[in-house]
Amino acid sequence: MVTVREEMRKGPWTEQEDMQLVCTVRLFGDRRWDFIAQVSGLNRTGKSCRLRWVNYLHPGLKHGRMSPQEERLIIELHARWGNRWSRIARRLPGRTDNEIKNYWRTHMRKRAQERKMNMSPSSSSSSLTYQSCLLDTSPINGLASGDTHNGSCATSALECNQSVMDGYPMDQIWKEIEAPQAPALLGIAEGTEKTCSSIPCPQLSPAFWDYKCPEVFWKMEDDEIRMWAPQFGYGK
DNA sequence: AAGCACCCCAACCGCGGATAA
DNA sequence: ATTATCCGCGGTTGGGGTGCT
Repeated sequence: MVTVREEMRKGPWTEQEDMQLVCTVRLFGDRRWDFIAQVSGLNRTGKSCRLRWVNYLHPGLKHGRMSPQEERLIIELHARWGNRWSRIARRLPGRTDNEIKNYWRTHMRKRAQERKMNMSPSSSSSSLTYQSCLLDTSPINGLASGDTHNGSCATSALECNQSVMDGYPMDQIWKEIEAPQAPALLGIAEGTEKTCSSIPCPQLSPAFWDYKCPEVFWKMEDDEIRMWAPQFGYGK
């Protein structure tokens, strides 16, 4: 009957997969990833879907270089919390743990090494971790108290970064995601065949519409719809 | 212009914690 | 109270892009 488990797809996501995922998440919210994976028709694990959403497709994400503020904040928080990337990410709106982690690895490690080189090689502490390097030298300390005021880009990291996105292949999708209308809901209400109106919704698996779709949908209403509906102007 | 080395980032993996059954 | 399933986190890796020789 149902061929249980074809092999799951791995590797880079295609634009179409992205759109399918976006569509499904718009309909069902960003919880229950296994369900989303199943229903979306993507031959991916829930885990993979979640990761893609969280790290790339989530509408709130910023893409582009870290601003000086963000950089300093990362340094400070990392000094305080260590590799608690998700925790650090919560303090940096629009940035993901993955992004911060990558950023740290590349930029900060390098910088720490540079500092290490610059510091007198025979200096005391033998355990010269990047933390110690970063912490007890100048520019970082300034931020511990008030991070908002440092540097020239103080207005908002958001603004600083958003402009970097041009030419981004997902531009179209971002625009669609950010549009605050409630197309997905309408799509489902009006006739499920339709694509999710404003987003071209490639093909959700037949399973999607098979999957007691409305039923499931209604089941989530109490808590979950409330969680994500506001962004569609729904459920106020 | 070609080859090489390095950098950056997206994505996977494994594990532990939380929640549901 | 126990077991199963799902979710989220941190670590790691592989591929593409870019700069340098």
